[in-house]
Amino acid sequence: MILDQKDSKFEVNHQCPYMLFHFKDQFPELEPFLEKYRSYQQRLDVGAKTILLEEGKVSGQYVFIEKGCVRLFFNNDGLDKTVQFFFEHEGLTSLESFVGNVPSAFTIETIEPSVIYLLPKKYVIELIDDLSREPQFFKMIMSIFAQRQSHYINEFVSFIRDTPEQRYLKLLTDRPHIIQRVAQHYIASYLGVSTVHLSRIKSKLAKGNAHF
Amino acid sequence: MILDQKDSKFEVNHQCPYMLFHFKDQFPELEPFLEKYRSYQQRLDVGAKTILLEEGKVSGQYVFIEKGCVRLFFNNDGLDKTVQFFFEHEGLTSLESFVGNVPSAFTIETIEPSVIYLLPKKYVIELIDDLSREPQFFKMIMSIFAQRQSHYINEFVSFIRDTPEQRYLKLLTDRPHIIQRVAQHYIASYLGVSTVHLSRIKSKLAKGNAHF
DNA sequence: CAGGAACGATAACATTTGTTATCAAGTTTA
DNA sequence: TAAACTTGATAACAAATGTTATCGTTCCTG
Repeated sequence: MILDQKDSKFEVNHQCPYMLFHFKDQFPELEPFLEKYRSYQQRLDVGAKTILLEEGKVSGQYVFIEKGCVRLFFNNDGLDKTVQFFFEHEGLTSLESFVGNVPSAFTIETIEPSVIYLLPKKYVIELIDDLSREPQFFKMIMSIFAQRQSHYINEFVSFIRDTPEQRYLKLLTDRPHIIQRVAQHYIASYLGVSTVHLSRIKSKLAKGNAHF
Repeated sequence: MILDQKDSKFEVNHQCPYMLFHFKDQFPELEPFLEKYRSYQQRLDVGAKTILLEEGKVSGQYVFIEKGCVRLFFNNDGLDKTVQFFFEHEGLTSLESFVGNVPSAFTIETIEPSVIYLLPKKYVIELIDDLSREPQFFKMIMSIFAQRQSHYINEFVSFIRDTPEQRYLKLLTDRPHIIQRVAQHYIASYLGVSTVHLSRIKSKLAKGNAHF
């Protein structure tokens, strides 16, 4: 199944896709501002492998995950390459597409049966406009961006520094829920290795840990 | 030679290290705001391999390159791993360290004789404070962050998608000045391969292009 | 319930990449 | 200027990783 349709334009040059939910978690004092926009969200109860935004389409919705799991990926020579996983209470969109009204380089797809909320872009603009009058707003925006940027730098540095095995171990340590919930071939492409090699890595680690 | 000393605290949770110069290039109407702070910068005329910020130290300066070339790297098991190169009219700092007052994970070092300007953190704070009253400011900040985030996502995705040879070719196409000016072993570590392998890649490409 | 698809393990082999060592040319420095 | 260091190329070998194929299991779907 494929969802998401084009929407109104988004003139302001800001990018803040994670906003609604970071707000909720990190800045509870702004709850009243969010309440109004919750009602504009469209609730979806969908199965696994539902496409929320298709590569090449312009993103017109901000996606919030209430339940389930979603991945961001792109197609390369016919093969999926997963960029990131998202879970309960996280929000996402295809950033460049959402901000710049350009075709998305990525597809967004559920990988579990999920409950999703979509907020059309025009309400995101309205919300930002409302919030920008709040003194706390600037600080929030910065905090959110700092986290995002830090995340991507770390992902990038990990490829320069670590072997695939080390990246797998780090994932196991830092974000074990990903390994528990996500199919292995998605994780392989996220780690930048073939499915066969990830299988080898796991098998090697299992042997090393077998003390019985 | 090693420079940069600790400085005053930086309470505001914003991160915007590239500010002064993006402002200048992209938002010329704000030139008057910047003029004042130019005079607070410390000018340095230094040789190659001058360390502007040492791994483990807290960054207290924002670095602007007037002339020359700088790299951001970290040490991994005794080996340098280069994360990024910076050239004329670019600004940088060790982001997390500058913002969070924590030890820097990276070293900043000139790789050519360079003319550098350093702006102490307290003036950066003051500058942001001044500017935050400007209506254009929010847009600027967002634009700068969007560019940064997009850059790091692309770097990261490139490791998932491309072979080292493809990454080298992309560098050759998109940012040839890097290959022209930067020593090959720095480029190798930036591409995530050994110096020997980068040499092999070049040699293979040279053979493929030899039509004489 | 049956058939097919999706998923993961494994083997065998090919290719890529790393490691170590050597050499030559260019740079820096005492 | 001579010695020492830096840089880059190359060879030989080792290790890591990809590719293709097979198999068994699970899961989905009609």
